[in-house]
Amino acid sequence: MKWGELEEEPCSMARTIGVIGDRWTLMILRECFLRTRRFEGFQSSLGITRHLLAERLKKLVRQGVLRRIPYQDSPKRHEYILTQKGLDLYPIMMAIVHWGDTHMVDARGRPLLHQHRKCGKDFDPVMICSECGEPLSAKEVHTHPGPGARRTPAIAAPEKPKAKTRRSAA
Amino acid sequence: MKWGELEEEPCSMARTIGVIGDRWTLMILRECFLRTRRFEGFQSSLGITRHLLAERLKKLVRQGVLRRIPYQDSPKRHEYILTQKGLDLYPIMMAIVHWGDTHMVDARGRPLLHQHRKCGKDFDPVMICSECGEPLSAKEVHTHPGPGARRTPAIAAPEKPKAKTRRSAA
DNA sequence: TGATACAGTTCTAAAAACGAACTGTCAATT
DNA sequence: AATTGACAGTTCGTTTTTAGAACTGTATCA
Repeated sequence: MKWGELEEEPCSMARTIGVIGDRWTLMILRECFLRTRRFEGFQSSLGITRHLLAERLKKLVRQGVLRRIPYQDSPKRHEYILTQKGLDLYPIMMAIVHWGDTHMVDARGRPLLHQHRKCGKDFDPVMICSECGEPLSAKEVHTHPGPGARRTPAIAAPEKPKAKTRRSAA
Repeated sequence: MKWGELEEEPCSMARTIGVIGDRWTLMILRECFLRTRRFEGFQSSLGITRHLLAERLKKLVRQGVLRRIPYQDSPKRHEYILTQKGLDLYPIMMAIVHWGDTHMVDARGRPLLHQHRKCGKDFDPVMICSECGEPLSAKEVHTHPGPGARRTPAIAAPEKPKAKTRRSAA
């Protein structure tokens, strides 16, 4: 499996990772959600090399996650703003931040709080089941192949022909 | 900003990305949630090089995301299972898969469906506010510095002392 | 005139990933 | 007894990516 092919894998996770699954892309996206729009803005707040930044922005535009919009004419200048497809990445970002808040903070506590405008309170994101509204956890979920499946959802998973599981289950 | 330093950034997103923010790590984690536990299992279903796999697994263990547990003695063999910290990554995984299901599927539809054992139905994950229970979207959220903040949540913003770096000096 | 802001591009060195082969233990075959 | 195969890595030479720094080019400001 090469990275260029990731987008075509029959796995929504692999495809998504093909788009946003590298460190800088994720950091760039974080900046987008913090309202950064311009090349210099990304560059100076992230410290990313200009070369990579240009490349990543291009890719994100190609993928329809960002839109490149002119904001002045004289020297042509553009800003990068999230499309709806990009905005839809929000749950991913929030989930990442929340895991960091839970498992990676130092003694000082979380660096950033999130306030929900609607209810006015600082909140944590909670993931629930769309059908019954209960919070989700890995163990309560069973996966099964959907219409776009190929063999396993996975990549290859070669069949073990006989599986004589060594010296047994004790 | 070098990658080794990412974990110390005053930003939960950067820290999390330092742990799980590369393509193979994410794919390995996906396998974990699909119940893969052993080296060969990861290797053959992902097609990752053995070298990288070994490295990533070690890192995940160091970070407390996986635990390495012996399952036989003769030749020492271990399996890798998710710790609670690892299981807590579930919302991230689900968010990623869901975005892929929404924006990256081909005509055949989604490769994998998720059934909630509790209610028995195939579901989508929905992210809500822990305080009021309403679904979240980027625009309804306001961020502000928390106790662990440093200036911006952001990274560094290198000091430009006077910077006559460019085209002159000639 | 000269400096600065902005958005890139180009180039070389360093780091990471790939690919394939190799090591070593043990179980089951031949 | 020797061979094969499963399993879990490690080693090493090659290719690909990234880092880091400088350069290009337009236009405004002082």
